[in-house]
Amino acid sequence: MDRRQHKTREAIFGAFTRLLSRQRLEKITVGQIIAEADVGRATFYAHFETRDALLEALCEELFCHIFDAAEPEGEDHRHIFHCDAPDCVFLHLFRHLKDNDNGLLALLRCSSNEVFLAYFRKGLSRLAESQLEAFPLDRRLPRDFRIHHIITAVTGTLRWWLAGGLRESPEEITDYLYLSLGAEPL
Amino acid sequence: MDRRQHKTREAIFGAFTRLLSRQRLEKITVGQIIAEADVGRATFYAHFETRDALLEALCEELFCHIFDAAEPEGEDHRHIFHCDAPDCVFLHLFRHLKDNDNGLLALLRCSSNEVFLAYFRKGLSRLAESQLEAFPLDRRLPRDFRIHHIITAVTGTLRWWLAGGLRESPEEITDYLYLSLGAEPL
DNA sequence: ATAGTTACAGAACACTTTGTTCGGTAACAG
DNA sequence: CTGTTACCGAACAAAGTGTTCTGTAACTAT
Repeated sequence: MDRRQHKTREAIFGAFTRLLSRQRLEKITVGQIIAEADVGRATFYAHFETRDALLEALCEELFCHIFDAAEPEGEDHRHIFHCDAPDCVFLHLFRHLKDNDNGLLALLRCSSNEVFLAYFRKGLSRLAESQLEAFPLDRRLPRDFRIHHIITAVTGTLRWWLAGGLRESPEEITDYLYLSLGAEPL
Repeated sequence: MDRRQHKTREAIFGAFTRLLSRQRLEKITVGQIIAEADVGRATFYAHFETRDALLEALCEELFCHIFDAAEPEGEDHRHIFHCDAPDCVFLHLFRHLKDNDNGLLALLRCSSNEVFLAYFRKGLSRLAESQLEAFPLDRRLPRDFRIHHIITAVTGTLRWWLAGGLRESPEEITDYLYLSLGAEPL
């Protein structure tokens, strides 16, 4: 890819992320983004159709590689979840978050984190399905309810962790998640 | 209160609710609202500072009386949760929702339901606290984590119910909620 | 009933944001 | 070295925001 294109794209992502950590998503204008990124107006629209498309691309960029890694056939990012034992996938996820890779945390912490949590849920669904048997959820519950409940518990735990300022370690949070799902901590 | 004021307020709330069931919150303009409500522009701004303030007032109007009813000293709306036994508060909540009182359902079902779920969580916190002992959540979990987890489970269950088109009865959903929290259904 | 108050419609207003277009310039690729 | 591509900057129409004004009709109190 053209170096100019890449630089512009990175500048816009960076500017958007920075703005997102300072104010609500709804209040961020294209004018602010191009000022912060120091690119021309026409340039912005050459890269992204709208501000929402930018948000989508950003989420794609950040979440995709995390969740794709949980797939067995994933190779390029396998190292993130190198341990594919069922009992540590979530721990790795929480470690990833606490390490704040790619400024992910700023996005989850920002006031419009619901947008990101929605993407999160989407990415989590396959992961939750593969981990279904790891938790002793009542078999009287429909299968898709159980999957949904695991996703809910993960995002809920994450929400609580963020609200509390990430005081706990990834290991403790993983324990909390397991306990809340009725399983013994690792 | 002046009858004119009340009528205008109702017209705006009605128009907003109707629009909200048809399109995303972000796309709804003040122009659309006043056209649908058939009131003047200046009139709208005499009642609400911004569109977000209108949303806030609407949430207040709709959720407040539901959750206040769970309080023991609530009188005016006591009938909603007339049974204050700990084991049926959530069932009443789900019944209320399925009955679609005040068009609550249209708001929860609309594409911007995260806004409402946020209000929902806020209102649920006191309710969850009073119900803390009803669920066998592991005592190794911090108290506020357990409260948070109950709220998460309720909104998660609700989200699942809505996504599936409310096929299940309020009783079944309550059972699912209890089972997912490790308790026996009533 | 009358007089004073209040809420309303409707229109005009300055302002901000959006998304597009265009000509000129610099960086890129073969 | 040459054609291509991405960029800047400025200008633009269109749409939305929130305010201000005037005249009118509905309300309240005496």
